[in-house]
Amino acid sequence: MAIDEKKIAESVAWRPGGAVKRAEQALMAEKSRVLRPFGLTVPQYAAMYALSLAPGISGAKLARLCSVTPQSMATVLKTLESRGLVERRPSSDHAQVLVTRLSRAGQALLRKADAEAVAVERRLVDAFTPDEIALLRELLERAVVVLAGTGHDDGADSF
Amino acid sequence: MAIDEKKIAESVAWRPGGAVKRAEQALMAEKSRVLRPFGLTVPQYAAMYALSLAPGISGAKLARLCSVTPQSMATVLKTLESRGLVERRPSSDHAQVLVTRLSRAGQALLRKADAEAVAVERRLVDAFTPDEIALLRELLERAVVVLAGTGHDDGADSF
DNA sequence: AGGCGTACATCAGGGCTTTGATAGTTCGGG
DNA sequence: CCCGAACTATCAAAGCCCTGATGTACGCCT
Repeated sequence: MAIDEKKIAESVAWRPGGAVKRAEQALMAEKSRVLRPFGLTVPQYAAMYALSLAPGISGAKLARLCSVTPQSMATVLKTLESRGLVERRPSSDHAQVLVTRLSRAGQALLRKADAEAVAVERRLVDAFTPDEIALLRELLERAVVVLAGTGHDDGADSF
Repeated sequence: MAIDEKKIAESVAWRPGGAVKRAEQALMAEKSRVLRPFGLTVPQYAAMYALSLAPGISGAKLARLCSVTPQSMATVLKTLESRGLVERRPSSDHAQVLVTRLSRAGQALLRKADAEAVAVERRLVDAFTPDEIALLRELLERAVVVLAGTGHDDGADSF
């Protein structure tokens, strides 16, 4: 067997998209690993982290900060709320929005989990020179612009 | 309102992980968009593409090629099979493995879908110089090594 | 004041992904 | 010869994520 497995693997992997995918996967895997002891998933951690920076934000805004849809954020928040890590209550001035904040337990858990999560990013950053990190970020941002700017014509960049 | 929204957004986005995540997301979103008319999701397309390069491969190997778990690949293949795009039959020499190949309809659909998918990657590649692409790939691969090489000690690299 | 556009939350449905566990197959060493 | 290691497929349970569609609340503009 093994038709040409090596060759095939290369054919599949050569696309830039594959490299991005694998990097994202590796990142998620590693973060999941360090977050698991706290019973948190990566999206849950991300939501709590954003929430620590912007207490009382609406679910929709939180979703935008975390780059997910409001629906995804809703499910994440629902589980977090069921565990008592966040609290949601109707806003006083906007009957429609639910004000969300970390509970005390949530803050305490986040503090510990954040240390681990930051350590992962740090391991990553430390493996490169500052120039390389800046370059990587710049290239990725450019890729986002190219990809997002095609097709539905958001404009915003041209001119 | 808008506590410091700008600032917050930056705080969330500064981490290298965020850049990778957004790039991957933009890529997925754009690929999904061009694949939608064919009724294919990105994982489905990826599986069919790999299958076109390695006809009759086992589900487990296919999963490895696509960088997903065998379970994920199983669900993908199940839907593809239910649509008659792939065919699975027990192997003659390995009673356990299911030999999977594209059906004629699958081949035809892949040919059309692939053109669109390749065009997306091409738009991406064309936005950079060859040097930049190579650099991006190199940096990402290095990130994968750093992240994957920590914690569970696969070894394999350190002499 | 009434209407329209914007924003928020949520329901419904389809898919992907992961961890954990079960079970049959193949092959090689003891 | 039998057993264990490696591989394959699959079930089950939890979550996440997306598209599409509803219903409601706010604010501005006419």
